[in-house]
Amino acid sequence: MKIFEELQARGLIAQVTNNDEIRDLINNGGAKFYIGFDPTADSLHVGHFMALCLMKRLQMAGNKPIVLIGGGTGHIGDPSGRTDMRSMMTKEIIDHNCACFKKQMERFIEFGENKAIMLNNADWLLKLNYIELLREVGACFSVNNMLRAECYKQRMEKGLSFLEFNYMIMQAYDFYYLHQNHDCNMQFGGDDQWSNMLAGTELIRKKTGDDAYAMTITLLLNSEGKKMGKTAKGAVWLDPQKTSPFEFYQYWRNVEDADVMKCIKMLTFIPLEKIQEMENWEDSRINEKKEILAHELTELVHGKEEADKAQQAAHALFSGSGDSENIPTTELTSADIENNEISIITLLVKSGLCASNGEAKRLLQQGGIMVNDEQIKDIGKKFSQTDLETGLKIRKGKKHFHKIILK
RNA sequence: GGGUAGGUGGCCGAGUGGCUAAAGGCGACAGACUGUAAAUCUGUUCACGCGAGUGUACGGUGGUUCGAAUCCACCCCUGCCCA
Repeated sequence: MKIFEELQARGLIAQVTNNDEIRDLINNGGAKFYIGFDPTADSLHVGHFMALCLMKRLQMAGNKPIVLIGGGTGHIGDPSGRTDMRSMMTKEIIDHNCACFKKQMERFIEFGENKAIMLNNADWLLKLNYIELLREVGACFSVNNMLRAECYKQRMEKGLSFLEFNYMIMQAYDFYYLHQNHDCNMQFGGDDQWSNMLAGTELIRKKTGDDAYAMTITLLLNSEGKKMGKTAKGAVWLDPQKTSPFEFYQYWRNVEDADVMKCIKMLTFIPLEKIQEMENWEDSRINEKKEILAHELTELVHGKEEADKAQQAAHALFSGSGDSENIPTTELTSADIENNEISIITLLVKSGLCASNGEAKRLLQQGGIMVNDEQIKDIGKKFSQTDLETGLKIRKGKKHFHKIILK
């Protein structure tokens, strides 16, 4: 099975401009393609991860990837599919985020001669001259058509600034620039990028008469139609400082039944034959699928060692076997202890399990807190220094565990 | 520039002088049931305090009032219509 067919089988392809041409191009390793990443935060998230995996798959099939960091487009902010305006970032933040992206990406993609290259559109966008640009590319765009673009639909009700309206033109210009200077003939991106990507292929056609292609990746939605990779607290990050490997593992271990197979197909590198086989696993084996999913992804992002640790910790906590050494831990020092004791409420807040004393009290009163497998309902409960030295295992609800040790 | 409708807790949205820490919904958290799933039911959901209570909060700054999310002035922001 060739790469295009594999991507299709995994459900990764959402839309393509020219099905047959793209298939031939990537199956024969003839594509020099780019994916853009705007530095909207100081870490990559699951959406980026999917794009990077796609890059890797295509690279393995002999195609040449260009990673484009949006140091320039980050100054504008992509309004596609959003209901609200992005807050503007300062140049310093953008630069910082770009540096963070770069570091993380090097784990996934091989850069170097005849391998992938990384570019930053700040290098050409920031020095554009307004009038020149208007004459050179502005003339190629029809405002009438732009206003009809799907990606602006929600914004037509809530308002769209001229700044953001120009995002599409900048992205189109990137594609054109890469086509002219780096022989780039294809662009990939999330499905929400479709309008922007089409703008690029059209600009290239108008300016040069050349054909360029675009393909979008299916957005990873759960069975309720919501974007996956998001929690109430925000995105699931790839940076272990922001989302620990254990939390990362748990996120995927807890996906809904209805979504497991989709995630396995779209996110892992497990061969399709094996996936086919897993389709038939039912009942208790559904949990086995979830473990495989969680372990695979944690391994891809954080390495095998971290994935094993996360899995062991999960086993220790949920099935009572295995090593509990690797669960999230807070270290306290003697400075945190007063009169040789510390209250349960302080512990809950210090460990980050609760945001405030009030929340800690509520949880205790509702019976949601266990310490060393014993339910605590007394909000005045205190632990002695000796308790701490032995180590405390706090459990909040069913799924949140935390260890406290004294340093 | 003119007209007009708005800006309320994580989000949506009610509230038009004291009974309002602010209805209702969503989300989130906990409990029950389960498979670390879904669905369902119950409770909770600004901070501090064991509590009575205190503090902070309805775009911003001032003002009126014993008392303001609610009235007044100015300012900022957004939608729509006209130019």
